[in-house]
Amino acid sequence: MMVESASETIRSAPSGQNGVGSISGQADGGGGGAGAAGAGGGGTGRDSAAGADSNGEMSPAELLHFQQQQALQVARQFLLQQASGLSSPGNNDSKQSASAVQVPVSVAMMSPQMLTPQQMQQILSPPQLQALLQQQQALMLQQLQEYYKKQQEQLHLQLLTQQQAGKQQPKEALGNKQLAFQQQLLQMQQLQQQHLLNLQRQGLVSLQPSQASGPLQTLPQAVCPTDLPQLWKGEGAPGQPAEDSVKQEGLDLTGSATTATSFAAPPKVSPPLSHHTLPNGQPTVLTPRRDSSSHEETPGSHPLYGHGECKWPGCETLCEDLGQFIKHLNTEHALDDRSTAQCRVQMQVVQQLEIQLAKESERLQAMMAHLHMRPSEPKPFSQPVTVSAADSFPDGLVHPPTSAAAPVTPLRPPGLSSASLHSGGPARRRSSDKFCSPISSELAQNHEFYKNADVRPPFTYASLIRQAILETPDRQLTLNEIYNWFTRMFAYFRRNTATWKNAVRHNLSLHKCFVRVENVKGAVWTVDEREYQKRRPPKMTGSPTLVKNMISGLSYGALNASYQAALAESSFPLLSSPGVLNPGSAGSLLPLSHDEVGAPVEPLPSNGSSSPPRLSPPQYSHQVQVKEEPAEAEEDRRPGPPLGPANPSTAGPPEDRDLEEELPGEELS
DNA sequence: AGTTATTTAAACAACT
DNA sequence: TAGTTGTTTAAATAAC
Repeated sequence: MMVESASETIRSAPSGQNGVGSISGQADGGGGGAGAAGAGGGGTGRDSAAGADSNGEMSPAELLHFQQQQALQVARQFLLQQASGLSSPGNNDSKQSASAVQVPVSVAMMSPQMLTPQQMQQILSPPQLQALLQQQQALMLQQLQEYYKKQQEQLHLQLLTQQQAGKQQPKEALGNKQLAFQQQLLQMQQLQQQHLLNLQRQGLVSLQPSQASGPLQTLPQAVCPTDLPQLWKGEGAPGQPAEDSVKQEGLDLTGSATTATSFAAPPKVSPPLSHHTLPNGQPTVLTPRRDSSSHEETPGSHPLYGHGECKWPGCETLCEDLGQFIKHLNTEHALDDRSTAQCRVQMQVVQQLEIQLAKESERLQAMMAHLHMRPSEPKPFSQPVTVSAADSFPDGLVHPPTSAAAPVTPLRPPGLSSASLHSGGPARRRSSDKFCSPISSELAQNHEFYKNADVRPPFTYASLIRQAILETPDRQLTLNEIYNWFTRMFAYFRRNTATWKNAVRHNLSLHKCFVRVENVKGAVWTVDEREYQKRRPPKMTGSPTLVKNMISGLSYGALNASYQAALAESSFPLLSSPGVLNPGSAGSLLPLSHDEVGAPVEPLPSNGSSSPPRLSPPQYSHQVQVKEEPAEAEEDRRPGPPLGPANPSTAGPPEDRDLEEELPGEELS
């Protein structure tokens, strides 16, 4: 609050655009992510909010590129975390810096020529990146787990066969075999580790950017390998005695060799955990905890503990609470052969993923190269910026956690979200508004997503305000309540607080559809549905092109589900909003009845009617009514006053609203 | 190219 | 006086 006001006041001084730009940038920085400041660019852009908006300015290809890059970056990050147990990006404020650090990396990874200023800005938007990371990580985790299981099975089979063989053979032979196997594995792992660590350093360790260049050298061999086991261990048993015993160096390579033996043999391998300090002197041990915890759940939680169960690969043991889990960890996943082996497996998994990542990366490059060569290409993703963008990248990038739609690729934001995301700027594209996405249903479906992801919703302020109002039983909200709704429903509005409130007020005043009703207590805002529908541009729901695009997008496989969902959504009514609107109340607040709604929805080109933005005083009859009843308004809510008072009982209304939105004509007409 | 809808910024007035 | 709420105006954009 304070910040906002401050920023606003500050801005007041300069009226020029330039001034605005820079200033706003500051504001943003203050409010949400420092990085954003990118301001520089002129244009609406302005930063923060701009971040999202900028999307609209990107070409499909650019967007694709950006998104993919982000995905890759996130994936790398994830791999790092998996490998080391460290989670770099923190959700917490304190961690913000960490996330910010990552940004540069991603940027660096992208070829400059491919980036537009807007992209850069977006990339630099910490909140968004953070959100992306979070989501991506969650999804990646799922994938990883699945993959891990497979890998683990394979590995176990191998080990079993070896062991069996070993029974018949002299131990030594077995040892050798295993050793060879392990060594091989280790070699690969080592390489991988180094690579990962390098990445980690680059991205996570802001302190030594320079190291990026020659990380391999800087990294002590021993360190790499050891990290994993140690970390795992460390996590499992935080202050364990084991630490003391350590012999770090042994761990890795040699350790691995020894461990190999250890497989069959008893635990001798108690490695480690020591503080393996990274060259940077980073307290890896500590960081991992905080970070991991942050990215997974609440601070107090454990990275390997989530949803009441142990997330140790292949474990899934249910634990009542953290304490129990810790016990479980210490007992079941102590530093022993099995755990060590599992760590190795995990490393292998990571490696596999890394390889896959490389492939995907390559593919991306090819795609980008192709697209950049001829951006105009309608083929791949039909021209539609929106759709194309959406499908183009693995939406995996940012997907709402909630949506579980797509089985294949966990990721995917619901159709809408995808739309929103890609559109990026969201609001700016009313497309969202008109085009197939009924806000209510979208919100319902992606509620959690928007709530947690710092992604700007693809809805216009007007539609959001309306939604906020309609979601209440009374269908009326005070300005402050509207603010609260925004912040409650959208993470984006929690962070980018500087300007949107002004926008909300502006919209309330600007659009005739928002009617201010005087109350004893103050004033509340209601929605004049008729007006709202009037101003709405014709929907494109049925647009063949749109459908076409979407379909084309489907080909991308991963997205299928989401798109289908989106399509489905657009085609039938959802009852998304839990809102408790009652018809009665609706009546009171929204003078228009269903009929009204139904008809107008589509039409109204906006000719004259809407154009005159503002008739201040006298409004239309119904509006007037509303306005005139200051006291009534209040009463309306509860009791059920004259007009159409509300009877909360009826649950239909909200739905009506939704329906109206979604299917303009159908329901009523 | 012109229009419309949105968003953002900002100035101001009226209240609290 | 400072902050909030509302109104307006203006500029920049994107979509039509």
